[in-house]
Amino acid sequence: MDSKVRVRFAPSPTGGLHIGGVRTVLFNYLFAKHHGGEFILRIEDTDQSRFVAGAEQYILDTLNWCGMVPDESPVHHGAYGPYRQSERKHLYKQYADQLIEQGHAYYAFDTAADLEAKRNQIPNFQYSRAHRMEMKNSITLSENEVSDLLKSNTPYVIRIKMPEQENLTFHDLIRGEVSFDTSTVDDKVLLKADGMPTYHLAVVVDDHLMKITHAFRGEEWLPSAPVHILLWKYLFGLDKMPKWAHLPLILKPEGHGKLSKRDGERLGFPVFAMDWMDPNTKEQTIGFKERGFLPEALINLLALLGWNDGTDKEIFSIEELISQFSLERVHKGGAKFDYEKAKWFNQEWIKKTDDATLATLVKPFFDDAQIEVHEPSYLVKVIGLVKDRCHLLTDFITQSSFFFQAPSQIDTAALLPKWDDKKQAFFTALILEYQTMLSKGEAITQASELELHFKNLAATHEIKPGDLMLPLRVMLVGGKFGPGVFDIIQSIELEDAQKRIDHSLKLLSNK
RNA sequence: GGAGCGUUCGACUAAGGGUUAGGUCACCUCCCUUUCACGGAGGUAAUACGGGUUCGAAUCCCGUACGCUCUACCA
Repeated sequence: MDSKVRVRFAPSPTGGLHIGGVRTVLFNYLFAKHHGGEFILRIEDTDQSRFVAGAEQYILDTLNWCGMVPDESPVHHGAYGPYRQSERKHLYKQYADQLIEQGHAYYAFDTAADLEAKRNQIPNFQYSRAHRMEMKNSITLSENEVSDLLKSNTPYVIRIKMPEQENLTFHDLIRGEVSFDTSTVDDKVLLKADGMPTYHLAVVVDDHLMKITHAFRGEEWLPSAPVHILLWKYLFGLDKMPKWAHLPLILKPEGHGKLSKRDGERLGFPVFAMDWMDPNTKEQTIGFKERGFLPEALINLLALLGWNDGTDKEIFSIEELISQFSLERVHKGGAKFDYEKAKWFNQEWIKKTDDATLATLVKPFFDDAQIEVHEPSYLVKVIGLVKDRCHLLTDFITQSSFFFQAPSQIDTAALLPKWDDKKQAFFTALILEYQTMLSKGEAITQASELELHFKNLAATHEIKPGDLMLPLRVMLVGGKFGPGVFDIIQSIELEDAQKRIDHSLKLLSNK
């Protein structure tokens, strides 16, 4: 490697960060760290009309949560700032002017209405070689007319003048040789009437100024790559241009097309990394974080959507990803998002995470659900008991709330068909024995002893223990789920168990 | 319409001239579990289509179909 690898993620702060964006960050980050390079966050806020307050902070928060902290950014500083394009506005015009002087760009004075009319008049109108001579610009106007317009402060944009029939070929790190005929690309606007650059100019100028060595972005940018290649050629030289890689898209689970926020709402899964509330519409969008995903799982599943290490290995830590990642193994085709598989990744990461760490992560969800945890070590113990049956951190609530409070609903309907006086008598005797033990201070505290005691009593009553296990479970947890019943009694302790059985007995005898 | 890119089980993918086309998720069966899971053992299921090249093609070439992206003073 001749120079230090420098990559950038360059989002516009227009809303929540879509997992497609997170994966673009991830591939940038993995590549940079794999090569011992730097990862830069640059905010592309050149469109004031689309600016959304809080979106930049949200992006930073997301990167932070994911553990992909930029080396340089608007808040991490660095030698190549500022890192917001709006603060770099003054830098761009000179390059646009340079292009005009070189004859590679021109002024265009057409109004929005002019363009609108032209588009209505000509199907598939393109501001390009075919039609630029019919428009109001510095190619069709005389020098005097142009300077008069400029002097009178007539609004204008600067457009690139796409060359005629030039074959442009560049090497994409993922796709190999990609070529375009320049005459099929229109004369893109480079500098807008408000003096701000468009993406096309800004990305080239900033990548150059920030010494970016590798530029990765979504596949949707491929068709405008020729514009950027040309700009590099005119402004800084092709030998200075970063290596490009256009990443495959993340697609809808069913049907086709790019995954969108709407798909998540429609199909019931998150698309944004974290919760996002649009400050203008007040619309809330759920995130992977709040849905109960571990950042390690999100990273893992995103990495495997379009990349693999060539083996059957699927569970990777970020460190493993950094050491194994290579662009050569990134796919060309898009990948459909599958929420079931996403949950499987999370489950695997829950199993990998130790109980104490899980406890601190689960605690906020318990707080939200208003489940009081008096003893942190008790939560850790409970987590150990139920973690195998949780796909999401939120599952811990349904899987373990009964360890902290009596169930609010008892599924008596599941018991009633097989309920009889013998069982009623057995459970009545059981709570009586529990009460006796408690009053004597001889309460059993081992799950195995509880089981033995239970079975002995069943034998006395001449009932198969198997016929009693399900009723006992439902009485304790409210339904047909949860870990071993005697582990539960052991955890909630005899007094509480006795109360729950008593309560259920009353419900059953009232039916 | 134009341009570019893509296409292996339902989904994510492995195999890059020679494999009974492998793995994972999902689904189904069985075992374990006196619940639900976890775990274990099996099963269903794919090279878009048509031509070449070759002893041999998922793999190389050509064509077709289909899909996607872009085609804004948005990124």
